[in-house]
Amino acid sequence: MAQGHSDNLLFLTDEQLRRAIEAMFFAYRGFTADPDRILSGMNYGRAHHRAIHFIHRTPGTTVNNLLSVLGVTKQSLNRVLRTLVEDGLVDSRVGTRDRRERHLHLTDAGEALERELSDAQRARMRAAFREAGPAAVSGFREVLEHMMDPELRRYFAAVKEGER
Amino acid sequence: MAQGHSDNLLFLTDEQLRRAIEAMFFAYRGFTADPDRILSGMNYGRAHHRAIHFIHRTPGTTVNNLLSVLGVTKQSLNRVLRTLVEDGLVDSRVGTRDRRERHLHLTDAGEALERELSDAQRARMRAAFREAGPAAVSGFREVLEHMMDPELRRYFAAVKEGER
DNA sequence: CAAATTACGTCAGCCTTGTTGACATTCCAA
DNA sequence: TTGGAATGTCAACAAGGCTGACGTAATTTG
Repeated sequence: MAQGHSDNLLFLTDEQLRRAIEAMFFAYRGFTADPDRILSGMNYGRAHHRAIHFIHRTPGTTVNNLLSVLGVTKQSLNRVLRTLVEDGLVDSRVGTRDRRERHLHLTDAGEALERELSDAQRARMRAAFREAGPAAVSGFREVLEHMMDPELRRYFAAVKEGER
Repeated sequence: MAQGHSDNLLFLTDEQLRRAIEAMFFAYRGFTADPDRILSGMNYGRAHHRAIHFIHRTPGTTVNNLLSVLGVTKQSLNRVLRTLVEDGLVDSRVGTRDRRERHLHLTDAGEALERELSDAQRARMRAAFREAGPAAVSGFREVLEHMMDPELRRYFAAVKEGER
């Protein structure tokens, strides 16, 4: 069965793969365009968006957790978190079990911004999905998952399991 | 028929769309990981990779053309192009028809680096495609295309036409 | 032909977001 | 109890975006 796939994929030439690479590049630009527009002019950037997104997804997460998901250094993340805390979008609470840790939550204002960003991004995603059709959507998700680094893919799959 | 799609997509909840957003984020990290690794330590970054990629794709392209495809300012692109020309990876030739223009080509060394970067990126893409299967691949490309900004999508589609 | 426009390059300065290095605090285990 | 490991913060730097201003050459237009 895996062999059958390989056979079919002989028709994917290097040129077609290059096209797919460009499609990924252009699509990612579209993917980030709406949040970028919202954030520009309010002193925030993509890094803030990512932090806000993942704090929303896993409330109470620690800085270290966030670090490994975002794939940046703690110093880099810290700068972003500091401004978000200062501006009252994120609440950073000293851990009770381990007081070295900081547990992160979105404030009401943080949730509001998260929703604004997420609404815009989901709207584009939903439109693309609607135009492409349901079969395309599942293929899309399948390929994306296989393009991730194995470690991140495990994390991603783990979240999926947890949701059921 | 479009209505039929909409009906099916009612099952795509906001939560599922958020998952797709994360998948896109993680997958893009994988997508750029290999070229990033190759380029780190040789004074180049993603910006150089993009320039090299598109000069390879459209040899003889002008600075202005490249600008609109990459979506950056000329000052930003110029910094990148200058180092590439200085290092002998890109050749910048004064236009013959319009001598204000500079036509960009990869040198042999530039083509060699392009191949190295492209090989790595295509290998990952090919592996993901093989694991996901042919049906998933066409869905993937379909969705990506619909996620682009309309202008870029027209450009993308135009290249496709030109290739037949 | 003169003037406006276009294409490109460059300088200066700023912002975001990545990096390393140094350091304080807290916890845990020898 | 003390030394090491883990967590998080501060400082400084680099890459690569951005805007604004300007210069130069070539082309187009009135």
